[in-house]
Amino acid sequence: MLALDGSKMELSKRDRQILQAVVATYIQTGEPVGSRTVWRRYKLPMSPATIRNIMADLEEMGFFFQPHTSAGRVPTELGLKFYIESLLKKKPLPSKNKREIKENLKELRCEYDLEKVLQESSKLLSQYSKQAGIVIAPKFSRIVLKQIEFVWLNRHTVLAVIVGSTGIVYHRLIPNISKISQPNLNKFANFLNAHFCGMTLGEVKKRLIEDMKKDKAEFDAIWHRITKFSKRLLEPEKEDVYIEGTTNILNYPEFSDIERMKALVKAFEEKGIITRLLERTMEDARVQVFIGGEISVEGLDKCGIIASPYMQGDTILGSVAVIGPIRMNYAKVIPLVEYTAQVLSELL
Amino acid sequence: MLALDGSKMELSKRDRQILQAVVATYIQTGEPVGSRTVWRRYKLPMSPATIRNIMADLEEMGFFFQPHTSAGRVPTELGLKFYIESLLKKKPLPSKNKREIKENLKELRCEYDLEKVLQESSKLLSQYSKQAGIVIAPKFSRIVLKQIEFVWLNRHTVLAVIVGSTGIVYHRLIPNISKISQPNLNKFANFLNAHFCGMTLGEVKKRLIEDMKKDKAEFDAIWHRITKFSKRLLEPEKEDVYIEGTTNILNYPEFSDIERMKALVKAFEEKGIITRLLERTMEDARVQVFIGGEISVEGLDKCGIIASPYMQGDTILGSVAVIGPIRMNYAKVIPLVEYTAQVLSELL
DNA sequence: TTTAGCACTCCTTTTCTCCAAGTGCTAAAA
DNA sequence: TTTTAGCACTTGGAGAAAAGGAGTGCTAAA
Repeated sequence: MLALDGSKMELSKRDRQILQAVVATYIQTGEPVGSRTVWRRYKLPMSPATIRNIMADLEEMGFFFQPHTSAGRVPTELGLKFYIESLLKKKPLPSKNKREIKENLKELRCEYDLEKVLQESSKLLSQYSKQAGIVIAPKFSRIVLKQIEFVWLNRHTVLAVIVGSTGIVYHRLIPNISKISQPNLNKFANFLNAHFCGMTLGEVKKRLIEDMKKDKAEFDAIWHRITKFSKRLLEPEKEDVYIEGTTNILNYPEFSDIERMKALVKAFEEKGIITRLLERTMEDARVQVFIGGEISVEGLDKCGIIASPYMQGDTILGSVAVIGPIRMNYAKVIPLVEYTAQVLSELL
Repeated sequence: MLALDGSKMELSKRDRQILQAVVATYIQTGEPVGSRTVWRRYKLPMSPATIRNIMADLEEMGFFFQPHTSAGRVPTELGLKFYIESLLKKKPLPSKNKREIKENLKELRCEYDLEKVLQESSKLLSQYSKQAGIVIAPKFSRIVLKQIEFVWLNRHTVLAVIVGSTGIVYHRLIPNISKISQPNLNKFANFLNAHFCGMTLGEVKKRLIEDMKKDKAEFDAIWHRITKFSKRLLEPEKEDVYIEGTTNILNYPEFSDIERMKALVKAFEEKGIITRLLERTMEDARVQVFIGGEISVEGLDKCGIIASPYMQGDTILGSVAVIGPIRMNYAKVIPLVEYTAQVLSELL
């Protein structure tokens, strides 16, 4: 974790002004920023020499670093973090964009599966941010059960259909099950629907196993056989993740190095990496920003991530995010991610 | 299409020998091949000068081209195609690999959804070929109907579950449906199961609409309301495609050019491109090879594709493929693709 | 018809030079 | 004491020039 608080106090108004100017310029240009440039762009009431001195001080404090002696300054991760947390003036998302996002998602929500909505969300995120948009589908165990049905497919296999209250539908094939009559299966389905509807699938799994242990008497041989497959039934499969617009990032010059580009593409190809990465953001119901080394994923070390969970009521279901170069336009993208998460939450 | 037949006749045995040697060397090294190199590697019973002359002839015929006057020769697409079709000695897949593929897929087939099998197939293809493995999921309309069920989710929405004979499961949310009682829905499901089981979903769709027109009398008001949603029910959604190992290709030096790499990654990101591309291969039940310009997809113009459909009985369901650099090891990869398609067909 | 020899071509790599941007330091000004 | 102007110095990058090497095509001899 980057320790900000210590240094924050020591910064004078002018220091912050220069920090702000340098970081903002760097975000725009992607190149080391010199004192003269800052002086010209911001028409600050001091000479380049003064700015140079301040920059040297800020470098000492760890906010900047110099690629080489005679180059301008590049903000360090600490510098960027401080900028994002203390100096950033967010630009609210234009209401035109807000409208587009809302209408787009609302329509899909009414017409189709939740999956379409999530996919479209990631597309919209990538389009508006011109970077990569990511949506993590609701975690299986956090889905609230709405309905469950069983169908025999053949002598050995039962198909279970689990419907979540968000409209998400899962199916599970349960093979090698000894014969249970369809009426009994229906009874079991009714039992589950009656007792567990409204709970999360995680709870259902736990409770189901507990209940069966407790009320052994009540559950006859048939129910017993069913336990075996209850576990399988509620086994989470791979978490789904929708990623769109990865190629947008490739256009930024910081990835025009072949090796770095390869590493980036690799990171995106293995979706598990992304899922695990965003799992972290699902603890806290606010927008979160990770940059560079904090991400600790090879290939993404020159990237920034803006992520926000989306919820159903009070429980966090999944997460939306934008990944871009570390010098992305946080002022614009943070509100975008925030709003998208909000709309998604409203639709659930 | 590349016209091979004309030139094929004119080639002497020695010409073919040189063609073979140059192409094989190029496939290994990826670099222009000179006369001396060929002479050394293959210990041919003639001098480099003779080889040079033959190479010049072959260049005239369009099999080679020279990046510049003082470089070796690179096979043209025509040259490669000729090599693949007439000179290639396929290396059968080692039986160890065969066993691994078969067992791996068989196990998943028994345990899980078809989707897992398809995904694993593409993983295996990519692993063994060290290139990108692709599997196109069965086309919705070609799936043979096994069973269909309906469940009311709420006042307005019906969930339809369609099970194909391959074990593939689809679900469709059908919104904005006027109230039909569950028993009537069940009647409808029974009707569908009784009449259409064993047909492909494409046929089912056609027949269903025809039948309803013909036997208007039989179908009362309820059935009529159902027609509306039958269409929606049998609407194919986006075709699924599994792509694995795209980053493998990036390691080949021919893609170390930044722009080319970007184009390649872009082509892979948009899965629709790949699907459309492989649709072509689903006409003919044999392994097919496309190279370079034939592919006519931006970004894939330096690539080769080896594709083979997989079938259920006599009908082609989908397609498996490997995409790699145009100079890939066709002798090894063709048998790999062939075998994977075969195993997949056996499992269906 | 084949082969050895050789001049020639053109790409690639390395080296060198030059230039611009930017710094840190020093001394003068406010 | 703080700020500013001036200046020498550093460094990476662009571009030119040079060196090196792989391979060709042609010619003349075998």
